[in-house]
Amino acid sequence: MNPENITETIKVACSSCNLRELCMPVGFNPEDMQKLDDVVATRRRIKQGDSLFSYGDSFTSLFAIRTGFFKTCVSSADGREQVTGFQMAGEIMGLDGIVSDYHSCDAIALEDAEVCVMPFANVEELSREFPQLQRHVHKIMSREIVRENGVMMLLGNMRAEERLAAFLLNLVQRLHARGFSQSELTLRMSREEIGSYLGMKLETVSRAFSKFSDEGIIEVKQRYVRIIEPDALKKIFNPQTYS
Amino acid sequence: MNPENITETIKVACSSCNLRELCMPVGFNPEDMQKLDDVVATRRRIKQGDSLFSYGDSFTSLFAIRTGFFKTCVSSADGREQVTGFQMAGEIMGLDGIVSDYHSCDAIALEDAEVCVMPFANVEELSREFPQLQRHVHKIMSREIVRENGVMMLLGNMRAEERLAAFLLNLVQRLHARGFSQSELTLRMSREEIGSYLGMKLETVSRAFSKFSDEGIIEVKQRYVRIIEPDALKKIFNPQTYS
DNA sequence: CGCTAGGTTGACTTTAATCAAAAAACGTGG
DNA sequence: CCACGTTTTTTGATTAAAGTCAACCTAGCG
Repeated sequence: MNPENITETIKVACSSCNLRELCMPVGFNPEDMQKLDDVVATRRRIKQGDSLFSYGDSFTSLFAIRTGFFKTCVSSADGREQVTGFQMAGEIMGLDGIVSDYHSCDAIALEDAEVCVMPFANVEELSREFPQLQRHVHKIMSREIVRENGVMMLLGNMRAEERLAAFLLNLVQRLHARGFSQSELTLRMSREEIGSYLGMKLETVSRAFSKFSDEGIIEVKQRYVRIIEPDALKKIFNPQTYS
Repeated sequence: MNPENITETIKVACSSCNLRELCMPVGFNPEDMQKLDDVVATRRRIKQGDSLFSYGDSFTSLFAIRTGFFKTCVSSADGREQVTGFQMAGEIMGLDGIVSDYHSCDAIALEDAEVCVMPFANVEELSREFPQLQRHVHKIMSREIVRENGVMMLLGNMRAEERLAAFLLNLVQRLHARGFSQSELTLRMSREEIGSYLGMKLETVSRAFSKFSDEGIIEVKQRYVRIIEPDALKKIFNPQTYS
């Protein structure tokens, strides 16, 4: 681990966090909320390019993103890398580590980030006390399973342009849920990382961007993207519904 | 639901089930084991070709396979189907339904099957009482996430023959863990279903089988497969480690 | 101001998809 | 048990999509 990743011992209160509705269950009464704060032990800052955890690290905690943007990726023995997801504020990382007590992927910050460290023992203990939290944890894991099912559909059945359209729509939708624009975004990842996630080469990603741009569907300038015709993107992603 | 799928009200005891080590936590004392039996409400038989649950069905229960073989698959709006997994005895299905209370995929029996129906409310209630069961449920979900990460690597980074080699090795390994042969297996799914899972067309699957057969790595006769050179398969799947 | 990493574009190659036909296996009913 | 139609699988020929290789451009940074 990078020595600059100092684990702060400052206590953070979920009860006063504006991301609570994204990473914590809602509808708790004030006194229970107090106890729920115990699930988060510390915060931790991660610099751009540094890893939050790596393949083989022992698993102790889940991480909720407060600020910043991450990628998770797995590597094959011969060095091929597959990005398995991009995570933003309010999303939970580290679920991969539960099954074997070791992490099976790397989580790398794509910009300076801060995460809430939630020791999994705390999560489990409080889950037994609060059915609402228990249900929430189950939903988070189930959501990840369903998300990955969608990625399998993308990788197994879609062509390059459909994948990129789906990717952009998904990103902008998640950003919009966090109060950002519905039509503009700044990509935090390179063409190569997008390509890895979508199962295509960086040149193919670039060509698809250019094609969309030529067709007036989006405006692209490096990592800035503006979606001009969201319906056209949706049609590319899902031809049948929009034909 | 098919009316022939009669839900039996016969009580099944996990404590006496020979699949217990596959789908239930180990190390319980006899009196707790008794309570653990309560997690399974009923058994249900599913005929080959029938679905255990379908996209849109409301989620109430997880299912543990006692006998038989399933595929799970998702469909896009324009009718493209992606097989997201193949499940065999001792494996758990239905986790996709937790997040939204509705199933987001179909589970279809590829041979006559019998499953244990575990109402999720029971699972959650007993999980709060038994940390060991709680941990077990978390591990099952985490394992599914990690498995899907591996499939993403397969679909995103591997070529057709690598995918098929990985698929065969995975299948035979799981069968072997259940007491079957390390080298022989009978496929329960068609070439088309294998292709859907691996993101390739049925013709490509067939050609890859033929190629392995020509090279003397496997013997194929329709759905019967014998692995003659497991190391050659492993080398195809993972060139670096074996070069 | 030049260096470097990331991004774009073009020419060509490779891989797998598509289209098509035939063979093999399977199920059903006579 | 056999003949029939159906489904599944195999194989070949051709096409389409994306990968590879290479050159060049652009932006950001020391």
